[in-house]
Amino acid sequence: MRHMKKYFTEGLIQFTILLSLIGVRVDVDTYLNGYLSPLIEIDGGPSSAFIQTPFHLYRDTGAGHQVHLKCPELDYYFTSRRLLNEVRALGSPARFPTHVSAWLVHVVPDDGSDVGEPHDQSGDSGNDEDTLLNQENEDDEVKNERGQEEISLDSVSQLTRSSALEQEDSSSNALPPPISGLELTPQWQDFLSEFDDFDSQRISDLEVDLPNPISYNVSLQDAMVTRGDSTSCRPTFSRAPLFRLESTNSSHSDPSQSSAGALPSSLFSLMGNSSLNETSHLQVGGYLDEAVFEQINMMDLGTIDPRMLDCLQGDMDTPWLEDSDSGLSLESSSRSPASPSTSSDSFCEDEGEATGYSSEVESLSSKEGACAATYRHWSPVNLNDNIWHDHTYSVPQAQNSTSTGWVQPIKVIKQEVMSEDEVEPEEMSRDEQRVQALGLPFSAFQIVNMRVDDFLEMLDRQNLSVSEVMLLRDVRRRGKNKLAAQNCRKRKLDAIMSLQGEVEVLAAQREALLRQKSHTSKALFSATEHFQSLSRTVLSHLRDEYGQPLSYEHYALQCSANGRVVVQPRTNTTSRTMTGVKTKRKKDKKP
DNA sequence: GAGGTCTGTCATCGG
DNA sequence: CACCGATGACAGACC
Repeated sequence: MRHMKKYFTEGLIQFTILLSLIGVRVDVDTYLNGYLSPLIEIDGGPSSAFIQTPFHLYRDTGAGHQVHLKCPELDYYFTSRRLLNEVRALGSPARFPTHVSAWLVHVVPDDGSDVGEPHDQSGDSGNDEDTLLNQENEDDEVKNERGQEEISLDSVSQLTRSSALEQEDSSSNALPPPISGLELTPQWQDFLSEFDDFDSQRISDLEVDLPNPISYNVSLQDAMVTRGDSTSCRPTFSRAPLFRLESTNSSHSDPSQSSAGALPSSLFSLMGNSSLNETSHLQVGGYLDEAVFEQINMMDLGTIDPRMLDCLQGDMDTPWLEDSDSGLSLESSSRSPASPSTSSDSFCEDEGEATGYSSEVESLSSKEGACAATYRHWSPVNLNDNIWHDHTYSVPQAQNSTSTGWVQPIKVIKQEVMSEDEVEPEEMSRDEQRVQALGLPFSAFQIVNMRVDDFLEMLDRQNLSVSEVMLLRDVRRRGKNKLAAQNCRKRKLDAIMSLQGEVEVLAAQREALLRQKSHTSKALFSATEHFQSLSRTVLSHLRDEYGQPLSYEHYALQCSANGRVVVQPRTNTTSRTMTGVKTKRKKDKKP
């Protein structure tokens, strides 16, 4: 009986899941009376995330965390955490197998037992076969004891009444066996096997939609090493601890050494294009990759290189997951991991400003010698630091350069800036012309980018009039605002590109879900037809008290929570039929 | 010449 | 309070 209960309960669960997939709300929780309470999550619960996942709702929640709008790294992180939790939630054996199961099936069983694939439907089918055999044996025993194959309507009604009682008290074993197993076991097995086939089809179908599923059995270490060159840049970070170290300590590092050392050639492309690659981060597979690998790392520390673990942990702790105070949250967090408050020698971070114009920064460096005679206290630029701490988007050359050639574009810029002094006055900016008209030994760019203390000191030393001071302040303000506008526009474009990528990913997911829904509907229709056919066959073998076969229009087979299959009158004719039966019985008893 | 894009600038807000 | 960054809005240049 226990096997039958398990057998029909699983069939009922799968049938209920099929109904839920096409939108039919089936409250099996009350029907099962707590037998498998997690099923209540099928409708709107965590396990429904892969049926119809409202990703836009998770965007700002991130497992309860408020994600800063301008910090896609946080969004990325919390989404990874959320998906990881969903993967964890799939550990319940009663859950419907989703495509995430494909990420977990590479667990190698120890001794060939059924430990390896708890969600695999093939394993369940094997159990179902055993259950079916046991069920057959029990039914044969029943048949031998009774010596008859037909069950009278009285026994049917008795089963009908007793089934309700058995739902409340499943321990009661005094009831006769159900009537379902009468020479129909192969058919029922075939019928229920359709669900198994359907499940396997769904899994295979969903695996196709996975961006980068791990369909092969690999070790975690191999998986981490081999997938780092894909779309996501952060695993690449974790693979290069030296790079991360350089990035973290960039405020005090010697860029010349870094350029001459083993700096990865992808440094600038990674740092500069981090937001541009956000579309790739939006891939669900990317989320799952990092989240799953992170979690598996935490579970299996002994088999992983400790350095890799340090890198992984460091990625989770590095400041790029935290929004910076500068407000340049979209890019500054990844470009300048060092805290601005701790780096006073950096040009871009001297004043906590997100200044740009690396080309002009280089020009300052080149002009520094000429200006030092008149303004020695001002050491405006450390070129290398500027490269490392550039908060702006205005260094595309550096971003695309290699480790050996990243200085080359700067030389070109330097040449361009060097020729800036030789350009015609009409080609200079208005502010530049005004500054030159004052006869000051500074360019407008120098005025814009010098430290505020130096700027105020310069205003005091130059014995300028009020109008000239106002002019220089305006020049400085306009220059800084120009840089801010450039950053703002670049940031806006990156956000638009990121959203476009997100739209593409969501559209692909929608198409996959539509295909899944269509496939599910077809399978459900087929299963329903088969179920009806089997029901007709079963009912045709049953006889009422008058020896007439049960009509399919008036009776139906129902699976109870304890695994019994009972014959019940249909709802619309229940009262009439039952009252009719009772009346007949009373009339029969009277004489 | 109209429309779109890019860029600089101003005003404003919040840190 | 001064300064600064971010950003919307506007205008001019350019294609």
